[in-house]
This record gives sequence, structure tokens and C-alpha cells, in this order.
Amino acid sequence: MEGLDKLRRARIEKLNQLKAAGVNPYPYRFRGTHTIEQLIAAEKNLSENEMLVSTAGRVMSVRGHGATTFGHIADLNGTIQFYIRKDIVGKDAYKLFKLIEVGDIVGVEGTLFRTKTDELTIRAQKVEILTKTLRPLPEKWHGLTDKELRYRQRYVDLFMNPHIREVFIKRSKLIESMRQFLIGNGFLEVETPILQPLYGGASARPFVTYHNTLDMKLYLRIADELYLKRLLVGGLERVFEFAKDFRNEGIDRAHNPEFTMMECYAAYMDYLDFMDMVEEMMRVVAGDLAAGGVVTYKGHEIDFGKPWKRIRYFDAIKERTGRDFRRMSDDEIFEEAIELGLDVEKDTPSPAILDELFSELIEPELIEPTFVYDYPKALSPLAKDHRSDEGLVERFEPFVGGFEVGNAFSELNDPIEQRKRFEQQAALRARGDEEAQILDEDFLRALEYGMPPAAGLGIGIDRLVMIFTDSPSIRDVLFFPHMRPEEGPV
RNA sequence: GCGCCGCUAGCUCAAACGGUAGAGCACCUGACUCUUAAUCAGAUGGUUCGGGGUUCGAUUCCCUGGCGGCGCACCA
Repeated sequence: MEGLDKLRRARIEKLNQLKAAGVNPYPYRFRGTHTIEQLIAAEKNLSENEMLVSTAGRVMSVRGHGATTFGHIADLNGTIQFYIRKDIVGKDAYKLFKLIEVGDIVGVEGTLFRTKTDELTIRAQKVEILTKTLRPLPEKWHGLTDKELRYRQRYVDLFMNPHIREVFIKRSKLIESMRQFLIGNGFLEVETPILQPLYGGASARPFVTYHNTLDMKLYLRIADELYLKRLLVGGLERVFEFAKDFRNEGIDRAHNPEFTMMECYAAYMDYLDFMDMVEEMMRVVAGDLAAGGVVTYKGHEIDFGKPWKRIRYFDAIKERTGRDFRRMSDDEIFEEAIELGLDVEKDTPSPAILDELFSELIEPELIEPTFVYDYPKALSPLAKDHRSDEGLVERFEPFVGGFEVGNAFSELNDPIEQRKRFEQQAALRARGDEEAQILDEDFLRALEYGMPPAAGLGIGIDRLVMIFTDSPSIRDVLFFPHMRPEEGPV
């Protein structure tokens, strides 16, 4: 840390020199006439020396030549060169300017001109320090590439690697686009509890916390499903929420302990209506984010303008394996799974075997937008029985780019059946399944007051952003992915 | 949680078989009034992730811990 300290001391020394000269290194505001992007666009209307312009940004490079200095400043959307001459700004100002260095945030005022290499440049008449920085920037040529540092110090990553900012801007736009679509379709944006006395709506292990005054355990939500459905009971016929959910599970390229899920529910609709809606929503969102609604992910062109492929769960398995698992006994399912090379135990319940088989063999191949529908009942305790096919539920999952990006069903609204499903989950839990869902008496009470027939949908926002930004890891689409604490001084 | 790989200056990276730890950029000093990875001359900068072991000697080999990446497992 000796080396870093030395670099910081040198910067603090310059800071003190600025102060000694009566300059506030952290002034309150700056009003530029243009952003850098606007300067570039406005250039054709400005002739040399004609108009005084000013703009602010971070100093990304400095090239001094005695009595002149060139450098670049960057703001959110652009980079522009500045040029400072001692004979223009004066001897004292030039000396003060020499205390400004790479990384500092400055305001530059001057006139636009083109250098002899034809680069648009601000010939500075005034340079004002707006923020003195105390740490050196990463090396200008390679920048910050170490993944650990990029994730831990995202603030540095963001200004050193402008293309990273694009990922997050796209993320924001995706959410905006989806929100507008939903609002345009009569959905009401709502907020429901993150701290829940009982967790539900998904099969996952929760984070547990504690309320001091109430002296009670609380859980961070794993889903907002059960609360949104309570709102349907309350007559809010179409609701949605962009929800941070929390699941106490492993971390990998596709999983972060906290993640964003958009859930929406619509009364009087069923899962088939929602398939159409998801198709339309993704067509609109993709149109807003990508030229022609076509996205390239891992080298695959994914066209959201085309109708999605639709295939029933057991048909998808049959298509891939040539075997009809629908008609097999539990023993046969186990034996076939072993034959297909799956790592399953003799006592693994057959729905879990199918689930495993599906995610191993089928899911990775679902690159083109695909709806898989009509799932086995055992995996879906909150979905309504299939209207005509015993043992199945009216559920579909959208797949894109080889992974599941959502989950939807015709919502189970029969309170007696729902209680039975919860009781089956309780039995699983008693046998040691920590992810089995918890019986929620208040939710059942709500259903007993009557929830209209409804469809519900959850969309994994992070994964969609990965697809739209061609990002290999969920960490690349989260500003601050979860990390173990670093040790020692930073 | 398990396996494999990595961790060297602020950043990006080197270091033959185990033999005084280096470069570029940044920083510091000096020169330089159209440069742009500015250039030129010089100087500074290290707990080689931590701890232990083997050895005359460890960045290097062994053990152990930390952090990260990738894969597996679990999930969305």
C-alpha cells in the first residue's frame, strides 16, 4: 500500500496547492453550454472563435508540451479534445491548470476548432477544477480488465469502460419498455412486502432476518406471487411489480442471491392468453432495444419478431429422446433416465427426474424463443389443473438462448385444491425437502373470498438483459454483483 | 459445497532448473507552443494474497487459509 499512498499524497499535495491559490477543488455547480455530444453535433453551426462554449467531464488523458497541453475529457456520451495555451489563459492560470491531472473532473470553456489532424477540439480560455480525485486511474491503454476489480469497483469500471455503461443503459431501457407495455395494457404497478413473515410463491430457500421490536423472524421474499394474487382478490384486476427477490442458494453465471423478477397477474385470462401476451411484449421490447427486434446472443441470431415455437412439455422430451415418458411408471422413468446418462438416485421422485432430464437435455437447445407448456402437476403447486388433461397443469415457461426466462400459469384459485397442494408440499418438507412451499393460511383465506380466474407470469429480468446485451454472466448485468468481502485496506 | 485454474508496483503484464524481482503506462524531476498510446532525459515505487514447511537460498516446490474466474451440484 506504500506505492498507492505515495500516489495519493502527490494528488493531495496538488489539492493543497489549489486551495492555497484560493481555488475550491470541490465547487458546487457547473453550468456548461453543451454536453460533449451536443458540441460534436453543434460544430457545423459554429465557426472558429465565434462562440464561447463550455462543457464538463472527466480528464482521461493529458499531453503536455511545455507551454501547451492537449488532453481529452469524457462525459456520459462523448469524448472531446481540449487544447490549452499558456499565451491564451495566462501564466498564472496555466500554472494552476498544471495541478489538474488525469482522473480529475473539470469544466472547460473556450472555442471550437479543428486541429491540423482534423480533430474537433476546444481551445480553452478557462479550465475549472470541478472535482479533484485522489486515486490514479488504471492504465490508459489496457484500462481495467481484472474481473474482480471491475465487479468490486464498478464505479471505476463504468468510467474506464464506456461500453459497460451501455449494458446498464440497455437494462434500464428494457425495464422501461416492459413497464410501458404493461401499463399500456391496463396493468397497475404495485409494491408488496419484501420482508415477509412467511415466504412463498416459489420453491427456494430464503434469507432469514429478525425484527427487534416485534421480536420475530422475517424472511426476505423469494417471490411476490402470493401477495399479488391477494390483490386480485381485492379487485385490482391487473397488477405487476418489478421485484427484487432473494434466494439463499448457490452463486454462478446465471444466479445472484438477489435478482429482479417482473411478476404480473391478469384476472379473467388464462395461460394461453399470456403466451400471446408474452410473445407480443417481447416483440415490442425487442423492437425498442434492438434493430429489427433481432438480438445476437452467443453467436445465435434471435428474432423476437417471429412467432414463438410452442411445444408441450412431454412432447419436447419425446422429440429429443424418442421416448414417451408420459406413459411410463416411476420405475421405467428411473431406468430410462439412467440409460440417457442422467445422474439420478433410485429414490428421486419421478417428477424431479423429468425436471432434471428436461433441464439437461432440452433446455440448452431452446435457443429460439420457445414456449414449453403443460407441465406435470407435481412440480407446480400454485398452477391450475389442466382443463382436459389429467395430471398436468396449465403452465408454460418461455425459453430463450438456452435458458428459462420465465414461468407462467393459469392460477390455481380453488381454495380447497390449493390447501391440498400446500399439504402435499408440507409432506415433502417433512421428508427433508427444504425448498418445498409453506402453507400460508392467510393466502388460503384470501382465496376463500374468491380470486377471479387469472393468469400469472414471472420474467427473470437479469437473464433477459443477459440475452439482450450478449453477456455471458449475470454479474455483467448487475452493477454490484454479490462478492465476498475483500480483506485488508482498500 | 466439490473440482480445475489464477493472485507479482496504482493499472496491464514478464521473470530459464529454486539463485539479487523486471518492463510499459501512471506518478515525481527536467526539456518541449498542433499533440493524440505525444516524444526525449532522469528518478521513485514491491509483505510477489496471508500463514506455515522443505532448502544454504522460495514469486517458483509442499501444506494450509483468503479472494476471484471457470466447470459441476442447486435453482430462475
